[in-house]
Amino acid sequence: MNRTQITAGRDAHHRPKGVAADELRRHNLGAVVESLHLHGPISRSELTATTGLNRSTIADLIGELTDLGLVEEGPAVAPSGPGRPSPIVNTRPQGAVVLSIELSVDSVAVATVGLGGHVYEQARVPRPRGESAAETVEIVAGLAGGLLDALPADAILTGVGVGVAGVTRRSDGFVQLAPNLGWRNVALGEMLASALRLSHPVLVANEADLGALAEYRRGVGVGVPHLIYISGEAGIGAGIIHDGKPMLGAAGYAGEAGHTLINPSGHLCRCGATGCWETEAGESALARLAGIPSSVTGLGLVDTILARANDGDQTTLDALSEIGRWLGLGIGNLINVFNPQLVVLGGFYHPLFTFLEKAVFEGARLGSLDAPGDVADIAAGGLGPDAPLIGAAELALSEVIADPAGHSRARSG
Amino acid sequence: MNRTQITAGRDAHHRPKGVAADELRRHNLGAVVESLHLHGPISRSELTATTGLNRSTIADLIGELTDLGLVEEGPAVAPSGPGRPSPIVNTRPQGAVVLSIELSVDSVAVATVGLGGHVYEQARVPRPRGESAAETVEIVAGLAGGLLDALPADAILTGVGVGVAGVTRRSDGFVQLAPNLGWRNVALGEMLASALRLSHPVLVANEADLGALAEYRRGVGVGVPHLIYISGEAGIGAGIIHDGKPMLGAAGYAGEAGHTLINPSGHLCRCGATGCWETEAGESALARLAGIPSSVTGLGLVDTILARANDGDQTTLDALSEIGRWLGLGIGNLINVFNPQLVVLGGFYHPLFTFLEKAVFEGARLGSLDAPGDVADIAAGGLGPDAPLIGAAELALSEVIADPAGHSRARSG
DNA sequence: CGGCATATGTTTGACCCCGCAACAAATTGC
DNA sequence: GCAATTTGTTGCGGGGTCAAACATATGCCG
Repeated sequence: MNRTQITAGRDAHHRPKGVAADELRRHNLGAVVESLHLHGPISRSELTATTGLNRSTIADLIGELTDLGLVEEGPAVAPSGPGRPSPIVNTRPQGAVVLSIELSVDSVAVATVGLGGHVYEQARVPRPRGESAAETVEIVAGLAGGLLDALPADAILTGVGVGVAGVTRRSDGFVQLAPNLGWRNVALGEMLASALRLSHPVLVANEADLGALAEYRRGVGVGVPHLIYISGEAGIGAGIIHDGKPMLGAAGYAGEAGHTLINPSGHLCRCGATGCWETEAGESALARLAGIPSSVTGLGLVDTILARANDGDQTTLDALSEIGRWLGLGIGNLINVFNPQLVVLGGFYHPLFTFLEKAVFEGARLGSLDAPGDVADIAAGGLGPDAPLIGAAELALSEVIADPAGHSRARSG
Repeated sequence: MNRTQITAGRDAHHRPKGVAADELRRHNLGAVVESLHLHGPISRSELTATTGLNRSTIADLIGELTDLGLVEEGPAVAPSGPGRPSPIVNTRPQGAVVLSIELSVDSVAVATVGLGGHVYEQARVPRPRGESAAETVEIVAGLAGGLLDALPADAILTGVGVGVAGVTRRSDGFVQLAPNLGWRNVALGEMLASALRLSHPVLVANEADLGALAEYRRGVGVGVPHLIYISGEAGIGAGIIHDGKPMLGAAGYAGEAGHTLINPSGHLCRCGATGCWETEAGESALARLAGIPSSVTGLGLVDTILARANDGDQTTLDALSEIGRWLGLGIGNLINVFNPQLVVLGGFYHPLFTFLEKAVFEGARLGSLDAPGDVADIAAGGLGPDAPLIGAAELALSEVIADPAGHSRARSG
């Protein structure tokens, strides 16, 4: 708690901003790009219907976007009835390509992704726990170089997005604390920018937040504007999409659910408290209950558990049921306070979902009120372990969507 | 949990909307009104600076708003240096007056509030626990009639806002469940509309959500875009302001924090679960720990506790310390997941704040991570018991701010 | 006290963006 | 092959904001 800082952070003199005409254009260009990026190709006439804009306006917008190289028109497709066919509009992936990077506890991954979500190439390599930031950055830069060289000649790189398993400051990509990576106060954005030798700004965000974004835009959460993504790795993190937008909180820490108190008579957490959610439902709880030494972590742990569970080992199944129950109880709490439509399980909960499912649902039912509970579903992620990687790409592509023309101008300048 | 409904609620075909020119004008009119409503009078030249709009545009906007009767210009005030003085612009309260109503567990209140937050008059009467919705509505309608008659002749009523201690559906003002009022499935919006004989739509919202809105706009949270309001009455509810906007969740249930699990080895809750936050930190916990019979509730309980605490009664002080600790632990959880700048205590925590303060801070410190904890402060509400009442007025006035011209057109039509 | 510098309200014209209407084009169905 | 239908295209008009020139009100200074 800080009893003085709040006064400084308070911007009592903030007053609402006005909006000029160019903002209008920017918004409408963005609306067209966003529509194509998220929901795929669509005819011009359908575009007029969904945006509510006039035929002539749509024609003008598409003309500008075509000049910018962001969209292209395919052959006209005949509708079911009579009438002049309307050409299909789609994104032009190479018109805006981003480099996305994921720095997880046990692996690092890199991908090149074009507008519309087209993944050109991706690569993932294991990462030893304890590797320093400088080492990790070097490995990532090497991978990234290969992927960038493999891009088509006409591809235009527009940004870099990074997901990292830690607490980050979005403004400059500074990682304040990544306990599971063993990092603290790392200027990750700067380090990556210089290692990659790219002039583009590097957008750094929390892994769980990006997982949420990815599942919302490309995974099981498409069309579900209120969802929570649970990222289970060494700890537990949550990413929240509220009303279609990432919910970050005052300083970007929103969703740090791993250390919420859920069982005061539970186990000691390495954060110093007792009975945090992740001591009852996290990786360490699973190892403890399954009788597996704590030296076995990450993928090794998951593989062991999966093998034993598939063999029908009762101790393992009981352990899964127990952490599933605690996972569900904590999810119930999140359902009460966030009222989501969907809770998506990622990280190591994803491969284990079939074994956790029943207990998770029971726990969530117990732990949530009827009203919000009736609205909420729980599901395994649709993107598997790549969710944060896809999310990092979406983060970087969001810049293009927010200002298609401005972004292209900046690039050519 | 609902495994099928989610598919129906999913609007996979939602595509972004375009924006036409009239939307621009509406936004800019609203920006001017909002600025004046929230931050008070300001000169025209300062308005050009804060909105970023051109001098001539501001002149035009103010001209239209003056014609609408929503703002008025005062005498020009000389700046510090040379130059032509700029006239001060302010809201014209009687140009848009709303009726606000609060239906709490132990009292009901009514107020008439004009644009800019000017409270013309307000009244509050006790409400016996168990009173039916029809009875409460009748009493409220009587109070409201008196206040409306007392308004100045040129006052123009533009809306009605209602805060109720229960789960409500905003679209039509339907109260699904208000356990502490003893109501279930009450068409409160319709009942009030017909009892008041007003043609205006009646906006119904949750009490805690309105408390949050009020403290953000007029209380201790002015200028703090990330805050949580804790409403302690018979139960515990939370209202969340995120990035300056109310956070409601998928169905308006967000902030139902009273029944989050915090102590599995705690007490049985009337919701059926064990160890909910409100069984450890709510009114019933206070009575139980202080050794006061559960028949003493609401204001009676608070008065008794306050009297004994002021006398230095150790049992009472220990009870306050204990529920303060649990309150703080729960607040710590909310700090972790929402990352607010400020947590505002309302309801019965407000009068008891000085006795709870120390334990609440300790609990919150223990229950939250360093990073989000460092950003967050905890404070007693600045509006006392009237917060939800003020919030209901702000809710209704928000309609005028969102579309100043449209609202006036509708009224004269 | 009067002129000058300064800041701001006012007026006019231009530009940008979108909608509308008329026309042209492309397809279906008879 | 012609009518009906739907949609792209073009030109015009209106709403909204901005920029510039002008008018006005004040402080400052000799």
